[in-house]
Amino acid sequence: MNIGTAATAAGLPVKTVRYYADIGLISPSGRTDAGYRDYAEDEVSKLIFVRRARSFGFSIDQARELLSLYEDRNRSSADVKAIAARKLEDIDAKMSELRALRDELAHLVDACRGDNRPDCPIISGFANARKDRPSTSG
Amino acid sequence: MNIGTAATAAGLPVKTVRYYADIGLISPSGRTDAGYRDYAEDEVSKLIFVRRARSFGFSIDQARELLSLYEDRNRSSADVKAIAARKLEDIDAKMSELRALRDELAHLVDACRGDNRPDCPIISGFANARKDRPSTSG
DNA sequence: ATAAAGGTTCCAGTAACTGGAGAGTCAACC
DNA sequence: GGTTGACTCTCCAGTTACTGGAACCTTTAT
Repeated sequence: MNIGTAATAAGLPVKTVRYYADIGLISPSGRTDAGYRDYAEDEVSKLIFVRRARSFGFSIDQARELLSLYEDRNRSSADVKAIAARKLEDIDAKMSELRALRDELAHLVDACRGDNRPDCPIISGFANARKDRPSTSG
Repeated sequence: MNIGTAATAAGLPVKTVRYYADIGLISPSGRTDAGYRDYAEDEVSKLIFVRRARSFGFSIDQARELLSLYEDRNRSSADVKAIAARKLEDIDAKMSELRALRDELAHLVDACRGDNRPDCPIISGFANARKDRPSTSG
């Protein structure tokens, strides 16, 4: 399929898909006679996966590492399992951070009456914000 | 408190905190005689909040909008509530995307035996990846 | 007094896109 | 078969959000 179709299917801008091909992250399986990039279903799945990973702050290099699980199907599965497990921890950490962010905002929405009364107690939502480690997962 | 203390408390690099001050996202309440930035607890809370927001792909401008809820305590709370509610939807969407990503990886970890058997069924994890909307929340 | 640690500004570089020019390709319609 | 319009190509410049480093100043500990 053409890049536009693949991009739409993956929920990414065409520009980004082309960029991912340029940097060798996800390359189309082939080209048409006219030189159009030709994407397979498989690659669309990878694009979706990368979009998700990226949208949670995983770097391109981390995404590449995650994708390598997919690519290097010949590496030992113990190896795969170890890498994936490590990433899972990263994701779980992100999960609880996201929940914290959500709670802060939910508190805000909840605490504000929605009428025109000013001085909405947002500050307490912030004040309750716990300090967590940054996601310097490498 | 000094920038280093604030940065550590917020889980951000000093450079980033300085950058946030430069672009007027979160400015320190004052300066010492020597010209050192002086941060209050309040600002550390904001830094934490922004760190979280950023780590989930919210742009600086979106973070600014979220912070404005905090800053503009005099705006009508109906207004505040509307903005926050919209952001909450964004976060909920991110939440389910993150869960999807997690599930894909968990499936992988689970399905791989952890022994040296190659050809770990990662592909199915990817193939199951559902297409979702990108987070073009604006 | 002096060294180490941490602060300042400024400027250049990086990561990951993003927009636009200029040109070729494809599907549809007259 | 010609034309229109949407889509694609490459290349290159610009943007966002940092990030590293130089050159210099301040604070703290010895």
